[in-house]
Amino acid sequence: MKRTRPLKRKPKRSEPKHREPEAVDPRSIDDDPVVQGILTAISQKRLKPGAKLGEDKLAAAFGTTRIHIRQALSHLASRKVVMQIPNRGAFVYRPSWEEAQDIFAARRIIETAAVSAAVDRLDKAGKAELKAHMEREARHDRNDRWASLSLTAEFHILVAKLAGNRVLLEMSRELMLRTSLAIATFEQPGEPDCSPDAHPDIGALILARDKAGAVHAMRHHIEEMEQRIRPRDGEDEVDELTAIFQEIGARARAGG
Amino acid sequence: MKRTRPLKRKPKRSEPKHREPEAVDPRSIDDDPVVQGILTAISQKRLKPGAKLGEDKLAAAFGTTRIHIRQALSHLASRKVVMQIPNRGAFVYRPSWEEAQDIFAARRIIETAAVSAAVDRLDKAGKAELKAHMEREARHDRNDRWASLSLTAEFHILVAKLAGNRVLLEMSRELMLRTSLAIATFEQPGEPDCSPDAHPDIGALILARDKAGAVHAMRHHIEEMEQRIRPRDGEDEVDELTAIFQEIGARARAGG
DNA sequence: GCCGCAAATATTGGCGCCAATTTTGTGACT
DNA sequence: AGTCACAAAATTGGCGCCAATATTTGCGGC
Repeated sequence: MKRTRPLKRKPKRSEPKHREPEAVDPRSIDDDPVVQGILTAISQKRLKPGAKLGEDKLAAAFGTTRIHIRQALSHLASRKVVMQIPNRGAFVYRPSWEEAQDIFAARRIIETAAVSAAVDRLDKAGKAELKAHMEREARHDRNDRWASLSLTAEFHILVAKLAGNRVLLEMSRELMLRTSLAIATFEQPGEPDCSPDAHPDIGALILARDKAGAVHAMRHHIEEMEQRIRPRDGEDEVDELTAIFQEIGARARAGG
Repeated sequence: MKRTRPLKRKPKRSEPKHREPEAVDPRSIDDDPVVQGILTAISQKRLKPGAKLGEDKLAAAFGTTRIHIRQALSHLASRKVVMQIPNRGAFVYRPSWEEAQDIFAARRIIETAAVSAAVDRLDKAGKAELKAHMEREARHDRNDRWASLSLTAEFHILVAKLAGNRVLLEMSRELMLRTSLAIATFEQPGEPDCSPDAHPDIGALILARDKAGAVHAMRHHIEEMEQRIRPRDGEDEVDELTAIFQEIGARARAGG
């Protein structure tokens, strides 16, 4: 790479004409099974915020090598889904209380705009998709917690899809995930992420092309979600085991 | 990690109590000099969409090893600033025409919301920051193209900052960069990214707490930007060098 | 002289190994 | 008994090497 000779009439390579990268396999790292696995595990709340994601463990679990794991974790860290700390490892991202509020505020902005656009450009195919989803959500098994979580997330994604803006769709996906983390971090135990009745209402309003109504319903729905979380004061530093053992101790004292 | 033995009274390690990763150096990969270098090179349009980012070249240029380059490129690929193609390498991302339009639409949504929030929560410090930036932008050297580009980008970032939502700020940063790429891909040569007079107007309206006016001005400003780009039909496949040499040939014919 | 095929070259991808750092466990000392 | 210091183990970080793939160059045939 060093240009020792100042001039050379015939350079070995005449201005390397790198071909433009059109028409090539656009497969992204998002399709990586490790990324997908961690993502669904998080959105289904099988991985809690703060959980350690050891490279060797994951490599063994996914039956692959540490390099793929590193790539996947780096990608997820770029998307703020995991947090990487030098020489310490990767952890499921745990948003701060302020960040959680910012996430909900961003969703309010983006998803109301998405609903509005979805109503504007709703067509035959869109109506069909929406109806199909609403039916699936109506008759799903409410006892299957993991399926429920997946379905409720899919509704919001579907609305973003109907808006017809891929950039907005990516942002919605990212915000959905970060919402999962925010809720998992600050939720009161036992409550669902979405109130179960809100989605049919919003869907019906979209199908009726009631733009103002649908936007209002979506905003209300998100505000309702936001009101379900509460800041945990001070307790942040206490690690999970302490809380567990405190509870066990209290139960033991009460029971005997 | 295989649990061959069903029960073990004293496991070698008693439930590894990994400490929660609080209070640790939150330095991100965004601070990496390679990432920053490529980012500023792109936002200053010294790197054009489609440009090849060879790992060895970059490693030599930045005086580091290939591993750091790979990490930086992976991160930038996660943020859709570069495009990585297996076994081909990394290229500066070139958005499609549809994606470019989606980016502007997303900016319309997010930045109007940001302006609105900025007006709402404008305080003494915010006013000072805004005034300071407007002065800098007013008396900057208009012939220094690179400084101009940096300053105009900073205005939009500042507005997002004043909105007080970090998530929205990140999104704005990302959209700014992708706008640079969209404009660089589809611009008519020679035109600036932002119309030079729009920023003082918007800034003044924010300072006057005229929310509706500021929002309208920002929306208009972004729409104006959007109208400066045009789809290029067919020409996409033509090699850059071909275009350059065609121009040189035409100039030679005209000159002699 | 031009096109197609094949060797050569350059570039990226991946694995193993070892260094650096952190975390855990043990023991001595106050 | 508690705390500090030190050593051992585990985990992440990084470098060099080699394989896999793409691109360029060179050659021969048409």
